Amino acid sequence: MSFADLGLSEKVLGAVAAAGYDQPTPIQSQAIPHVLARRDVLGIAQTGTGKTAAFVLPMLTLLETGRARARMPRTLILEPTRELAAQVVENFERYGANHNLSVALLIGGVSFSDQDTKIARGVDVLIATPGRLLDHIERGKLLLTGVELFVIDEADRMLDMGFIPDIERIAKLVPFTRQTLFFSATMPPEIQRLADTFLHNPVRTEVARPASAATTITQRLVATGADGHEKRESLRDLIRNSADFKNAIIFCNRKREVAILHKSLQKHGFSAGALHGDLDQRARMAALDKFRTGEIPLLVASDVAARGLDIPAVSHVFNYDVPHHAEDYVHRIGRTGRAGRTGHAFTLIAPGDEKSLAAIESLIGQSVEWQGPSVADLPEGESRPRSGRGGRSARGGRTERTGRAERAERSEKPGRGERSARPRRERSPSEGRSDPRPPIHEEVAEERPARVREQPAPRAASPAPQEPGRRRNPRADSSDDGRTVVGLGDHVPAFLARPVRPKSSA
DNA sequence: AAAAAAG
Repeated sequence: MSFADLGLSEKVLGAVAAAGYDQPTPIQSQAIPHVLARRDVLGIAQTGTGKTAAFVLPMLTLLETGRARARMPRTLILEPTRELAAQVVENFERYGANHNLSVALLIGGVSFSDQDTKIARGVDVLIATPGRLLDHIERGKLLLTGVELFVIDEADRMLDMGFIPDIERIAKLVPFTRQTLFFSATMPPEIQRLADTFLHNPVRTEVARPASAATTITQRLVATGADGHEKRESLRDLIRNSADFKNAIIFCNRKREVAILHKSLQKHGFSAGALHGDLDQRARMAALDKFRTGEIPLLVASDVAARGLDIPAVSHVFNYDVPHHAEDYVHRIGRTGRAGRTGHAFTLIAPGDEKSLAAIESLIGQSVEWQGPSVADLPEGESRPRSGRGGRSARGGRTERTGRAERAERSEKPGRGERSARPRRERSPSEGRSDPRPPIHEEVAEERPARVREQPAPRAASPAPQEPGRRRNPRADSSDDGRTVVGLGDHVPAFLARPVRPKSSA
């Protein structure tokens, strides 16, 4: 199966090939012909399965006929967050390179008038977050009566974020006769109800998660005190002592905590960026960009970064806070270990986190190993947040808490002192990187179709080894590591495929 | 309990 078999136009096929892809992912091969046949589609797919290209590519083909009218976009795509919306624009730019379509991005936090100027001229594709879209509509600057195709992406996340009433309002403004594509990672009853009202006789496509999705994410728990100083110290130790460290996203539960931790890390000489919803849009984009390009190896973030973002494969995820909702844990750690690569996820567990931890272990259907002693194993008094144990805090010191397992793991590594300057060094690819993998900016990104193989592979092997997608300049790389990644390579941990046990709500 | 999205 190749893209050429799906009925896409020459222009689209050209752009896809130029981007370095020839093999569609399952969701792409399933959905694209139906979209082209003007059917409604209900797509159940996680991010990273190639979902975005599954609607972008056929939309480009369909849009080749017809023309946009002023203030009446021809197609509308709704996304839950600004960053996701911006990513879809990037997809249109990449695959629409041979087209002359006008694409507008309507998100909050940026100039209203620039957006207005653009839609006044008429756009083929409107990509929006609900709030700003409704803002334009209420001001009478935008009509949805010309929308031929309507995409609702990440529906379950829209639900989580309370966008459903907005989505329903918007859907009423779009002609009944439009074509609708509806994507969601999960189908809770509320989402099913929504799908039933929005879709007309839809084709249902559900991507089978790769059977071979052996978990490539190493998950570990690390006991720490509840006190902020102590947690930050534990985190710094973790970063310094992480094996195979290249870059990391550090998740906090609160925006305030993101800011505090970000400052603290910088004070301690780490090169870090911050990302949360209270930062202005420019700062958000800048932080994400610097992290993507590898300019900054650490990104401290709220859950705005937990799902769907097209962030290059990261070697580590650190949960500075245990997420409130167990599903967030799965999304967070899913930022690493992508495309069959190895990833590491560490979660700091402080006294009081036991309940959240239990919920996570119940959701993923496995218990997570401790690195070092568990909170419960700590000697009396040590688990108290303010018990004054200087142990771990003492620089370079080692205490009971730095237990056997951890000690064993560390014994083969350079001492702490030697690595303490590591954060600054991460930026130089030539320094201390014996890692054979390509530089960060060439790491795999999600939401992309399978990549064309660069070098003629031996004819013998049945499915040609697919290299994970690269951000830019596919030709630059000749070091094929031989890893087989079929389709758009996003790794889905095996536990995701298992049904969730309904117990443990308590 | 929190974050996100409209300002």
